[in-house]
Amino acid sequence: MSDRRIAHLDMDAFYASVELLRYPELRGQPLVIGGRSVPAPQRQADGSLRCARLRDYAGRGVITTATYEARALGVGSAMGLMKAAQLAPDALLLPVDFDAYRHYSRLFKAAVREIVPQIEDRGIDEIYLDLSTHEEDSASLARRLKDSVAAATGLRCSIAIAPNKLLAKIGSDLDKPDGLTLLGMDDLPTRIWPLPVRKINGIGPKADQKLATLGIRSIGELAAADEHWLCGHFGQHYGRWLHAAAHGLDEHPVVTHSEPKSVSRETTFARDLHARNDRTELGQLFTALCERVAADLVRKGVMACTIGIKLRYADFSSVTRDITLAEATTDARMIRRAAGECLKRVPLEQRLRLLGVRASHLSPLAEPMQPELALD
DNA sequence: TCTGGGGTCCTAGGACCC
DNA sequence: TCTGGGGTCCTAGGACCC
Repeated sequence: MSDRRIAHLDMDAFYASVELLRYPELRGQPLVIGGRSVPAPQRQADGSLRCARLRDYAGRGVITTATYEARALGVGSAMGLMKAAQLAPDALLLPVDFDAYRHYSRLFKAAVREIVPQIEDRGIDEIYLDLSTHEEDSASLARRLKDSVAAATGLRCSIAIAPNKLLAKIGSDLDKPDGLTLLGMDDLPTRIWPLPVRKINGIGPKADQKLATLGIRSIGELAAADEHWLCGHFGQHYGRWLHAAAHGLDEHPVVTHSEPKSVSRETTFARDLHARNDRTELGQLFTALCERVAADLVRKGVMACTIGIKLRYADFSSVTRDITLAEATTDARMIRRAAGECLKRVPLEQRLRLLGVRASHLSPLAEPMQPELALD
């Protein structure tokens, strides 16, 4: 696997940017997307737009996307809306519209496929590409991809091209928004090592915190750490990976096809519920979740052998239970029965904040009329 | 002022089999 | 009459990502 050229393409402030296509007059203002039951903007008789503000919001929910103007006020993705309202009370607040984002996601991916047919999907707003077999030089290829995405969607993205996925991912974040970054191994000391370790995809809040207590904050400091010492603190597997990542090493291929491993639905209640006092309401929600999981399985053409539940308590601690069935199913009542068995094995004294149902150990849904599959 | 919903991957112990 | 090591499956929890 020598001399690869890998691109990472990431849409800029994706959800918010899609909303700005609809409401161009909001451009330039701090704007966040998120929350539950946020009113959609209303067009007034005089043509002006009436839009909710963060200060008007009460209840649970987090920010899914913030524009760069909003980020400048200290709010960002995954932040609770009530906290965000403290920091930026006047920021505009729009509800999430997944259908619209999925539409633009398909558009930008189709535009990219016209140039590079094989893409690895990394969710709704980012992809990896393997450009190794392309003749064109990296700068003009990246330029062409960006122009093509902009022409198809009216949206901007950031692209990096690097020797592997790890560096491409870090790179696409270096010059956001509207970035075009080319990285080689010789850029490591100057462009990568000064960055905080958190910029490495796979180092999250916990590892970041632990590294900090060990005196390691930058990727360069991580690169300078002894591999065996890292393994001592983080285990063989993660220790070795940390060491390699800090040296910009990553051999993961771009994967253009994968089968789903699990299907799940969960919901956080508007208020915490009690298993006994709110039994009816919980039972209905539980059944509805099972029905949605069943429908998702059929839609994806798979059946599940293992059914599980997830509970989050009022104190935010959570538990999971699962059970493996004698045979795979897509049936909502079977799922509900199995999930009900799981529920019996869980403590229910504390109030509940979230309930989820999960199906895993998936296998292709057998086509009923295929004789060769029906044998034996 | 508490922190969404959809996923993947890893770890670790115990059961069970050879 | 007490004892091994490997492999796989099941279950629970947790880190991490978008």
